[in-house]
Amino acid sequence: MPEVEAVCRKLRSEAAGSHIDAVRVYRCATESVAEGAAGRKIETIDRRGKHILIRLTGELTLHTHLRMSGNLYVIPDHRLHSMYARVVCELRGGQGLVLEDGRALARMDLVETASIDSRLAAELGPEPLSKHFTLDGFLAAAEVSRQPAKLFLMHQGNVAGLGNIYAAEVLFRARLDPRKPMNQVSARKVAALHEGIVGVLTDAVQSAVAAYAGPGAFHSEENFPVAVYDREGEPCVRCRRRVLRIPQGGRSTYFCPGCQR
DNA sequence: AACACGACCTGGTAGC
DNA sequence: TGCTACCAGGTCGTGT
Repeated sequence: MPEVEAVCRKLRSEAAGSHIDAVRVYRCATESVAEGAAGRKIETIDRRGKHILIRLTGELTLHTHLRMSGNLYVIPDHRLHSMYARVVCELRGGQGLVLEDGRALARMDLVETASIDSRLAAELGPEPLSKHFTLDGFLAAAEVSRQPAKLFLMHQGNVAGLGNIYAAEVLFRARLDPRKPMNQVSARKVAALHEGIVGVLTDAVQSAVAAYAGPGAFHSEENFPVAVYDREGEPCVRCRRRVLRIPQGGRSTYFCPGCQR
């Protein structure tokens, strides 16, 4: 989500208000995206969880998800896109709005604004950095879930926008064992998780925006400092025990068995 | 209902 | 060197 937020902020400054004159679809979208989006104007850019919502005239939305490896950005000349461009929107003035993904897992589709908004409202939990993400609501969801804490955090219906890296970092900040069933986690720890989510994402958005939006910073190294993610075997920064990697839900979870209980 | 697992894709890297 | 196997920031569909 922090990366998606950074993408959205940059797009708002570079693409909002632009007219889409033509669209070329190579992969990751159907031709109907091209037919339906061409000729419309980009009004605003919204984000919900990890979903990017490009609002077009006519109550239509270009619903975009970057998945693992996608990127979405404006280039000065729509003809000069990389070989991994999957969708290119030719903007009036000659720029290009490019959905790029070497792995071709990203998705873009054109939908009615009301329908995507209601769908996402039903599927996604609260925005973690908004007033809708309350401790009471989070406690209530935690009480009734038997899922391991890590999977609970990853589930977009509980809170929108946490991915594998940030879920691990949140658990580390809250000193919680990722395997612990949520309904067995004390209220104090659930509160620590809530605080950890807000803290990690606030910091990560700041890092992502700095890395992504800075002048000429197309691959800045100013990344969010991770304590456990991808640090298997390294000493824990808090207690010096070795960081473990375990499979959960088909992916890797990193945590410290010494101080995450 | 809740969970596990493969599929979707390509590229990088560790290991033989 | 060259091959194979496995891993990767996410989500969805299918099967148990």
